[in-house]
Amino acid sequence: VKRRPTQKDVARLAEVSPATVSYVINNLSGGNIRISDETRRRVWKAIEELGYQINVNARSLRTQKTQLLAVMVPDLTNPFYPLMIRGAQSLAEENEYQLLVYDTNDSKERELIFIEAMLRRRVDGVVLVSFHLEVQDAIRLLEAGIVIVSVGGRLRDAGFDVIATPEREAACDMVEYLLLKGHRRIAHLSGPQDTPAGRARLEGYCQALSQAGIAFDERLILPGTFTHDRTVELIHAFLDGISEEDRPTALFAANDLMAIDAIQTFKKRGYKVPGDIAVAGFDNIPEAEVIEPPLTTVGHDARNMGWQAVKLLLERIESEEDLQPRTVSIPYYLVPRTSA
Amino acid sequence: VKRRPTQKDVARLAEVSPATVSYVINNLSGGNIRISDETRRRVWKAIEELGYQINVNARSLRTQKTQLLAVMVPDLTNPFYPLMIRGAQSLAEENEYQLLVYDTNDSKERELIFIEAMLRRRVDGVVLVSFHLEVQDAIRLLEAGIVIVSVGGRLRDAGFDVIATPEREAACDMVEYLLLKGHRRIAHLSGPQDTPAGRARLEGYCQALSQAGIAFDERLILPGTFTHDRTVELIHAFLDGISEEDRPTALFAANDLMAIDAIQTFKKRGYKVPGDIAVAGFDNIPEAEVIEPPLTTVGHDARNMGWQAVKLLLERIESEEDLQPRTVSIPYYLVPRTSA
DNA sequence: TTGTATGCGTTATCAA
DNA sequence: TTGATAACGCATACAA
Repeated sequence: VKRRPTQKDVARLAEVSPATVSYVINNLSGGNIRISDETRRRVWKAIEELGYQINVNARSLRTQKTQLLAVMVPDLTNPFYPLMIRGAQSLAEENEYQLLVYDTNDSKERELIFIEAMLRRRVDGVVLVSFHLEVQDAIRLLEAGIVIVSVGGRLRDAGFDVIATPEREAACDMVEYLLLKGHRRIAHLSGPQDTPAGRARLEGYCQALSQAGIAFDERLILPGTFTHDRTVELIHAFLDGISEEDRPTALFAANDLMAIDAIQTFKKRGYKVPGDIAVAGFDNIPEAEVIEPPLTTVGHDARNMGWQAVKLLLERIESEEDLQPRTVSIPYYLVPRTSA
Repeated sequence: VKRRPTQKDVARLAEVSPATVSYVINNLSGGNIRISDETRRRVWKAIEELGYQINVNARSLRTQKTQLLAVMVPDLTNPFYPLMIRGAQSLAEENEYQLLVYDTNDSKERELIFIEAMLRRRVDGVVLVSFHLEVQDAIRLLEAGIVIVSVGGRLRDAGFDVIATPEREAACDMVEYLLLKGHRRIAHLSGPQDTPAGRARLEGYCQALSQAGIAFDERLILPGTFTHDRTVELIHAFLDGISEEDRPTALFAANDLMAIDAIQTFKKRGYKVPGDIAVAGFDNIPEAEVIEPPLTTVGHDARNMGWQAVKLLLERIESEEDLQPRTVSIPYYLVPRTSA
């Protein structure tokens, strides 16, 4: 481990001043800086020779820009988020930004830890997929000059950019699809009701039922978590607690992770899917294709969401004036397979 | 967006020198620095009052430590890696390090881009899950004082720490299991042979056959990629090209991603799994449980691998002297399910 | 067309 | 028990 060369070393070797090295590296030419081609060549040669690489850290201190973006997600083991991160990374990389990834494991405490860490780290922007943060928590980032884009609809209307799927409409469409298939008793395995995604999907469910003139039946709502936690038990408890004639003929789960757990549980208990009970999900994660029967679900392009998120961040970071808050709506589509 | 307070501001408010603020923040007390409790109180009060947060960047410049670790993975959409990252993050977080995640999408070019970026970024350590890097590429990091741990066995014996599952033994065990089930014609859907994981799993396959006195048949080796790319076509081509009597009764795939593609393809062509052909995989990703039939596979604890990787990194970063290269072997276990 | 000098926010050395 | 002060490596205003 040897000392790494600095611009000073390069300057010495190229027989120019450190400032000139900086000019060359940043390829300055506009304004009143004009470096001769001859000098540029000498500097680049010295850079090559020494294997000089800029110290991003030192530059950050000076420019007040870290070239660092962060992505906070609630559950990295939900395959939706790795896809999103891929999309985010592809654009970040093109622009020579790096991506900090933080999995909060669905914990409010860790969401707050994340905020503090980013504040200290002086990242340039963050993509928040938050389930628990309050607007005021996010505001702290804005005050510190850290740009935010919120994915998934919690944290709206707080002056930053939002990326969202029209969840309510999508859920409504899916339930209409089930109705079209002739189902009249449709249960809903919901997401947490303190998340906008959870709420919106429930609302869509209600809306479709009401449009079809079907009365809302509270016993058909299973309060889920969006995660693997406790979903299986929840289904068991539900089935144990309902009579055969009251049993729904279809279940709309608020996401695929839970839908898959549901299918597994139904099968384990000897119900045929979709014969005895049809199941539909939301997200179209890779497992949805693989499970038997393949899951009917709502697709939305995770990769695109990540890409768009970074796009909004970069635009805001690079823009001089304050941009108006923007909303990007991600298209969704029904993915009919055999589970419903 | 207002200017953020610095130690100077804190110092002014607390009526002490900036140095003292730094002492208090870093809780210095050993050596010849001894700050009175009264002063400490005043400083903390000022910190609270101003909402001061340290600038990690500036500190990095001074200390030459960024508190940044990076994880490079070949395919974030392989659920194995998100799990590994979770494990890595949990330990990193405890020690107030942040994690940079980089998905190379199995491209050598991007692996090299990653190296360069980390060199410029001055991260303290990297976890490499590399499929393409040469030892010399990694050495560049070491020369720059960046600590490395290599996961998965490529890049061995180059002076840095390694985390690996005994892949050969595990593969051998799995094939022995298939033999025990009475299979005599066992095909292998291999990983790329320029990766150690790919090679080791093939070796294990060969070893088990040879121990059972079964001749190696080259026609039963399908050269796979470890990814979804082209796996389905590969299987189709294989089945098209083989007579019914030559058809194997079992397939050992070098990872679950490919095993699952194989099962899907077999089913699509009307073969019963495991009746007509048994299938076994490697990794025990979440999908393996979900597919029909559930996949018999080899499990190894991805989360633990990530955790161990960061442990090795931190030990090396914090240690004064040069540690000897260490190897952590991750236990594996057969997960018998119904596909084989 | 290039060099000098300063400051970004810390930490660490030395002196008081 | 504390305070001056000098780096860390870079970018930039200003001078030459």
